[in-house]
Amino acid sequence: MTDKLLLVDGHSILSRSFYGIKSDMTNSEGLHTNAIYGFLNTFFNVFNEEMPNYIFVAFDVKEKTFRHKMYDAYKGQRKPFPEEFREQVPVMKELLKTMGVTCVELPGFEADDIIGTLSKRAEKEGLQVTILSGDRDLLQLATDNIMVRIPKGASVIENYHTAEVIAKLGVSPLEYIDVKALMGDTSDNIPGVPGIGEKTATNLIVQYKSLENVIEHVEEIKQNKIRENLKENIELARLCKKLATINIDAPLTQETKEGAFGNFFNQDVYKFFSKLELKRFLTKYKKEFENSSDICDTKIKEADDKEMQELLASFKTNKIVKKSDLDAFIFSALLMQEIGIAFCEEPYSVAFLNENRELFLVFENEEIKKDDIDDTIIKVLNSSAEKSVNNLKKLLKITNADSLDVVNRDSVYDVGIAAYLLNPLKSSYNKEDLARDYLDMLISPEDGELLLEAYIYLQAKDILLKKLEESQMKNLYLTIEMPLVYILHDMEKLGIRVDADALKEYGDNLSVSIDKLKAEILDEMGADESFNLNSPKQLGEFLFEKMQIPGGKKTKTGYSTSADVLEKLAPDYPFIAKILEYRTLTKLKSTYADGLAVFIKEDGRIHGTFNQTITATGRISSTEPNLQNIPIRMEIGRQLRKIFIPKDDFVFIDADYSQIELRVLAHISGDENLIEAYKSDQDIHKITASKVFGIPLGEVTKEQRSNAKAVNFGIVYGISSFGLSNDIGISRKEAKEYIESYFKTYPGIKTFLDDVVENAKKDGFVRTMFNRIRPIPELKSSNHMQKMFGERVAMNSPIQGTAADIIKIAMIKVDEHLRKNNFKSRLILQVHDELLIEAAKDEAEEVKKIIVEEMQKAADLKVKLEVEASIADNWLDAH
DNA sequence: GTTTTCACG
DNA sequence: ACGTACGTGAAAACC
Repeated sequence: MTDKLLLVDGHSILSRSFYGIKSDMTNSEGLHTNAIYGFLNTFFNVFNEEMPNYIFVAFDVKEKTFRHKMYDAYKGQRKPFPEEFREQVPVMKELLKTMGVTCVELPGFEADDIIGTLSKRAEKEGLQVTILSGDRDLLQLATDNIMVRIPKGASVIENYHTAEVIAKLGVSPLEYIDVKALMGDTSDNIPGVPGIGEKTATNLIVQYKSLENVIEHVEEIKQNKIRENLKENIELARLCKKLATINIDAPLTQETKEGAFGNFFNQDVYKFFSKLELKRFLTKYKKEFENSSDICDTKIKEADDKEMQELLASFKTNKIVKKSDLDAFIFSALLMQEIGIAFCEEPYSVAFLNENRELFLVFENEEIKKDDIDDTIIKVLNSSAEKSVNNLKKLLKITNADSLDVVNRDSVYDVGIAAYLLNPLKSSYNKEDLARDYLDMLISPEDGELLLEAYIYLQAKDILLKKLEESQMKNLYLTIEMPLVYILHDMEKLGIRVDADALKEYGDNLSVSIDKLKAEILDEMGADESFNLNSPKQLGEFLFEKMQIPGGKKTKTGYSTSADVLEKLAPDYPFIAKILEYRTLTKLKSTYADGLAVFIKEDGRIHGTFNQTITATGRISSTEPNLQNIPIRMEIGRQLRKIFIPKDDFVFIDADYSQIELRVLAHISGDENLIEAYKSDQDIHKITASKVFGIPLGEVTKEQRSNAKAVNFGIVYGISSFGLSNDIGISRKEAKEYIESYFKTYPGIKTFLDDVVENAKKDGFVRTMFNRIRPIPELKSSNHMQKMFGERVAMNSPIQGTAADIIKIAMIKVDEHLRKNNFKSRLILQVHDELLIEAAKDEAEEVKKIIVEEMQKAADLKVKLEVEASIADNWLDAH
């Protein structure tokens, strides 16, 4: 078999990937990985097809010598590559080196020249050569032995030998150089002959075979302009040919056989992929890694560190606790200093690892029942040892604990929550993440080796606490987030009662209306049975193509049919108004009527989940189902709230903060005028309108108030004239004037917002009043839009985050007060600025006062925290 | 799995 | 010139 050589044009494949794959792909350190990811995909695809014996990846030495497509023809300057790309180049080279692949660069020569030289040499040596590049320039190198492969789509690659080049370009590979000399190539800074484009150039070369022959026969050219241009630019054309010709004789010392490569799937590469967090990639090639002799066979041994391996080996893993030893173990746990806890639901099992590296594993079996394990876990949690666990709330849930069962709370640490505070932007805080981020340890993302997991949590706890201390968040962690875990658990456990029959009826009524509406709409549109009214794609095409309705706004993939687009059309097309109504009803039906019903448990209640480590700002989120987005704004939707009811002999108390975010803004900005406005105890939006528009308070119209309200909101969101103009339907100029006038009214806010952005740019993060941080990597982005986004985030997060802190504090205070005084009333929901309490009827009035008071006292601000509360027997009436 | 839409604060 | 208001989660369509 003939040996094969693969030559890769490093930069062109990398940059092609960079522009083809979403650029927000980064690892947790913020390193962009999209170009690397794309490169590897292409590389492995081609590698698997070619199975070459030798590989070289060619790079240019300096960016300015690139022959790439980033040449900006208009300005005559090259756009520099963005930082997001450039940072990936050295990493890619390092990775290739780790994979045992040879990278070649040569000062003064481009990657093309290196590829040209190596390919021609190898061809002479009798090898088959494959060139992988994103650039058509390389086509001039194609022969019957040299195939040029250019990736086009996701998995489409165009392949060129001599014949394919002729078929595609009409000329042979070598003739293509002369074509380029005539027509030029802006991306390569080759001017070409004026007035000659691809067509003319190709025709000339087809006829005369070479540039020199064209010059010799120039007088035969019929078209005056082309002939004269050519005659005037003969030397230019010759120079262009030089520029267009890839050097095939560069002084490279490498010999073909030096392109031999090692085993891609070695341990260092595995580590590298883990570091880059190319998860899909890791999984995809996991089998290959596993089959590779270089890799140790057990998961634990994949933990790279030698010391680590010895340590793990030193665990007394034989201590699988038997039923007869269970009490002895629980007793011994009372004497331990530190315990790492890891648990698994299926099969139900738990690992305890102590400071002496003694490991105890408890599994559910014929002898040991679930109750025994539950009991063991709770007893260990109540030991005096410092316990660290990931996702304490889930542990409490699966042990079916009441949070009161845990009395020794100060010694229990949730490492996931600690990691969330240190970086709330991450998508997960599981054992792999913690090991990588805080222990510098790489473990397989696969299954749960409980012992290793317990070790990770045990080790990570002190590191996390130290980091929290360093970033002044230990107090936030210990006095707000950890206590909240138990409260959220109780809320989930208690759940909220739902009138299932009423919900069913609500849904059935919707169905009737939906069917009727749908028939009317399809009839009025003249659409047939196959038309899916739920499909934005079909609807968009129907409205804006078939019906030719003007006003078609595009999204990435097609026409937008969002409510604000349809609302503009509704007055002119009655059926479009009906489509909006149809959307409303189907949303209510599918998401709420049908969606909520499946979550009603046997106790007649919905037990949702509150997530404490999701949001970037410190809010909690709600899932399965989301109880924080139950309709209220529209009448038909808000009726749904009637189905949420208190249990017998209980009522609901709903208490919400009035404009908490704007009050927080008044406090942290310290703006005297806004503080005064709040102190005057009048409608804040009205006052704002009066000041901003310069009219007496009594003369403020509804519209003026509403506009002022929009500006107040806009300020909290990180104001932009575009956003404001969009929101209230005014011109950007007017919006800008509103904002300027607003800043004149409240100069302290302007100063605060400027300062917060400036500091965020300096620090890379912002902070709430209670020291919660939010990193803002977007501020460093070279993408203007991203940077502006970062600035808005810098303005919004301290406000939204402080409000989130405050209601968390309020929850802790309310919960504490209710329990200390043995009230039967309990918190059941939190909706960002609102608390819902299920209160015993005979306690309700008293509890209402307590809640309002505790919520007001939660934070001491320069303005009063107003709380509105009411009592009713369903959620709608209580709100 | 991603995109679009829409419910909430 | 660029093309968005901040923070979420769920359902359905689409690929």
